[in-house]
Amino acid sequence: MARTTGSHSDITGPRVRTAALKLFAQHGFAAVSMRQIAREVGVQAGALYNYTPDKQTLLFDLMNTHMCDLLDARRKNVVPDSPIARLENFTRFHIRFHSQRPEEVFIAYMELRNLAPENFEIIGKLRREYEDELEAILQQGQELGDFAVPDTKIATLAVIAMLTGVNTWFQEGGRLSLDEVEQVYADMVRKAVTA
Amino acid sequence: MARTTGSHSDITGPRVRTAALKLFAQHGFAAVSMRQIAREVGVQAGALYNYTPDKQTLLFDLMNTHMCDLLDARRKNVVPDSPIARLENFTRFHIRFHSQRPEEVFIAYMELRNLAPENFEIIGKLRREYEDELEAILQQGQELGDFAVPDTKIATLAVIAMLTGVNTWFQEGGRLSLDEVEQVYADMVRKAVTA
DNA sequence: GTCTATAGAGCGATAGAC
DNA sequence: GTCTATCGCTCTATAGAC
Repeated sequence: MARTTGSHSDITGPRVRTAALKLFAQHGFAAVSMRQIAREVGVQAGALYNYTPDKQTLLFDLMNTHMCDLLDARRKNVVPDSPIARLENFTRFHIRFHSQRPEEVFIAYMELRNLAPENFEIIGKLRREYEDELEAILQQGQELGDFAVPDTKIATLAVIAMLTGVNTWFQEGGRLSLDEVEQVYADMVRKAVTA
Repeated sequence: MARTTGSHSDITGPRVRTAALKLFAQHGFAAVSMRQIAREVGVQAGALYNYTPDKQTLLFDLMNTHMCDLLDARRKNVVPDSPIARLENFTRFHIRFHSQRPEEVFIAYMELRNLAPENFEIIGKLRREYEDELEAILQQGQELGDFAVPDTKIATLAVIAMLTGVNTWFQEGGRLSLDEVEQVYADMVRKAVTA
């Protein structure tokens, strides 16, 4: 818990981020004070400013790290050739990745409006980069005649909204395993876009 | 704009709700102060307490009214017989209703965690009542062999997440008309759940 | 790197005059 | 029903001691 004094830079830094992540996800950015974060970490409020210039930057760093992690993981993913296989691969990747970090995902979707304009633009760009991954798959399938999608942009947003919705109810150890959930969604998504 | 004094109960009441709706949707419940709402209405902060006992109740009233409007509109809706027609009817109803009140929808989805526990329970119940409408359709179609849905509860949540996602990008007067958007989604939803 | 202390501002809600 | 004024509290961020 709380210590009186000392030097703990390498430990405290990650702890500040973890505490902020948890509290922002739980109560929302605007409802969480720097004092609450400090209490969770076990330091005084002033000490937080050794790790972030301000509260806004702390929020941005959490969201930015999350989006970069997402794009990195996607790039490391081995992608199959056929559109149908690529679509299932994307579906499973999205559900698995997002279900593993519910707090980051929740913040990334709920706190966009609390970003300063310049930060909002950066996060928006990263998000569009991710959406383009799916849209490229739908376009390929459309060209090859495997898919029947009148508007790839709308279909992209529809599929991502559906997949991200998993996070609102999925619990590890619940009625369905993660793999079963992936299967159910992979089937629905494939059927929704195939010819 | 601002007046000096007087009696305006019947005008001010709705104006308080409208102002709160707009500001909560724009900045989030926690980030909006009673003084901001009062400024938007054109009264002093203290006057707001003639129309709501506190800020929390103001939020709850907005969300509760929205959910009751939704269920009322659904009840007035004439529902066809066959599962496939009922599903298209639901899809179009959902998109049309929600696209007409983006602020209410945004608040109803984003501010759940800012509800007091007893209020949270009430709104959750109303939401489940609405979800049950769709689940009943999927169950009927499943029994008649029109649909192939391994888990009607999950399919329900998946479809609703997909449909509500329309609100994040749809703009009246944009590239697609509302009716075209309804058609695109009705096709995707039907294909996703049919056998 | 963390502490204590604090500046300067804003908050929700209430009291009492009109 | 609205105003002004205010209570008691919390907020972000900074300054300076250790």
